[in-house]
Amino acid sequence: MNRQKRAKLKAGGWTVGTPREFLKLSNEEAAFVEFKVALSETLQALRAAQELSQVEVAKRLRSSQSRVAKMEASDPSVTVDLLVRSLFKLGAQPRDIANALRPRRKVGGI
Amino acid sequence: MNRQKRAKLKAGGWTVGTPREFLKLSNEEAAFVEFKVALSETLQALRAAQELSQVEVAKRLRSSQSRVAKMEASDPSVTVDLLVRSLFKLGAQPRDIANALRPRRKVGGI
DNA sequence: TACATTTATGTCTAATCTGACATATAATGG
DNA sequence: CCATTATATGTCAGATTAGACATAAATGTA
Repeated sequence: MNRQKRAKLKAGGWTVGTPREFLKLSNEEAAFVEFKVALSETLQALRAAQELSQVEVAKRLRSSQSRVAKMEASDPSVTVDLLVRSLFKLGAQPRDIANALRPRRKVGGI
Repeated sequence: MNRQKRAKLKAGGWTVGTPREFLKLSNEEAAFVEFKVALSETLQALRAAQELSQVEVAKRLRSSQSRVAKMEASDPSVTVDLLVRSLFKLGAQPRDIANALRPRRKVGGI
């Protein structure tokens, strides 16, 4: 449960380091988290584009609203498998997913 | 266990349909399987490029040789999470993964 | 404010996955 | 042919996850 708990931590106040530093993630772990977040954001975008509520999406996925909320929040209890399956079920194409995963250029490190 | 078993089935003889037909996969399921296979192949390629045995890779991943074999075989018991984490641990970059997932153009439907 | 709708969070149980082990089946070299 | 090494397959106990439910928090609106 350690990993979940740690990933779930949010700063209760100010911190000086980066999130990656604060959460003590290795490079690979950080890359993996970013990977998941990209998928979550894609799911949100897809839902927004189709103008559906989480309840409606849940119905299409044969899942529950709470799980959809967690998927969009990139909750630690959500796997990449679930995200990818869900994206396909909502009509995403492989290239959409590939595009989403391609790293975005950050301006000024932000 | 049904899904695993079904996906594990191999034709005992000749069949007329496509694998997708034979295994009765929906479009989304087929897309997901292809997605996983692409990752498995990337893992194999990465191992080959580094000229490592499965045992050596297992050591780096803190896993076992049998699991590495299953990852490369895209075994149903292997998740996309495990594949992606492993790729990152072996030094793959996000864009490598995105590239691997981008659908290849098939010639003559093959 | 009150009410409806939507989204977020916490927590269960059944189902699934992971590393490990044993062992089978190639593949390679004397 | 016999070893040795590499890879594949089957199985299991412990760990993790999925859907569901309850409920909180946020958002919208009359």
